[in-house]
Amino acid sequence: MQLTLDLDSEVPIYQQIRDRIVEAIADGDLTAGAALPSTRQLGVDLAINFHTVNKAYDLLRRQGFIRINRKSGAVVRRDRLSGPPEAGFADEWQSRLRTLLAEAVAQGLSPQEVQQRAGNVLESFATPKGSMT
Amino acid sequence: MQLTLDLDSEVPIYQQIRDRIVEAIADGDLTAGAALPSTRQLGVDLAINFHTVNKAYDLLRRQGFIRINRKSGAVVRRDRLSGPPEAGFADEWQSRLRTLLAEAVAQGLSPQEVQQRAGNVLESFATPKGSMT
DNA sequence: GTATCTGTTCTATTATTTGTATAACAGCTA
DNA sequence: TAGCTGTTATACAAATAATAGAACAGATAC
Repeated sequence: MQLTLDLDSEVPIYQQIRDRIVEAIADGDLTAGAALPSTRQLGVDLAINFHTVNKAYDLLRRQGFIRINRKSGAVVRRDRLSGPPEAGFADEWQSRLRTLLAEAVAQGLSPQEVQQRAGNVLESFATPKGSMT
Repeated sequence: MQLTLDLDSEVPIYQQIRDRIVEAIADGDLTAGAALPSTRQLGVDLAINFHTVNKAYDLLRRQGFIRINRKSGAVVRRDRLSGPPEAGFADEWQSRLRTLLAEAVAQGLSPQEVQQRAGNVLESFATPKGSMT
């Protein structure tokens, strides 16, 4: 959990934390059952208030990425590829995908270029950690 | 310019306007040189304040999608596929793409499924308006 | 048991963002 | 001239973001 933040970004801190953890799950750096740092500990590490971390964790919980027990703390709920997505997730997600891809096409990137970039990103997710020799 | 808004959405109104217009450009519904409605007129049509429309237009202008003259009003700056993107756009965009794709993969969608959906969206952009028979 | 760490909840404050509102000015056009 | 336009300024209410302090209860380590 290195997790670098950009305090000057327009993106809220709790959203950045949420995004980095989601990416870590997709990358395979965080697998099912992996424990996240406590909110207070991560707050100290990132030099931010633990309430902000708590907000990020609560968001991840509501979106189905982690489970939070008073006992074991925050734990990654499900490994990638090992179950169907949350109900109603796909539609809302594809709507956001459409907006994001439209932005690139409207800026002048060719659909081929966009598809290439998406493929590269997905490949980086599918590739296990230390498997490039 | 039908442009449907969801006033109950978490997404700010000015952001929704911006997103719909960007999608219209990618779809080919708005081509280079096309004039957008005046801020006051669109405000009336959408039953919102014209300052909110102005904020959306100003955002589109700063992001390079439109030009605004006191004379001709808001005009689409560049058609899709007809020029290089704004400087520094690709990097920041790919970062957001990575976050969005990670979300789908972490939710359990297979990379193949994700790539398929991205391909479908891009295909809908590449396909001219009334070309499905 | 005691101490510590944890998640959880509550209240509070400050700053920023969002959306609306009114007004005024300047330029273009019918 | 009258009307529409973009632009700018100010103001306000509501919501959001981030911080802060305090307290409670359950789990864990000594």
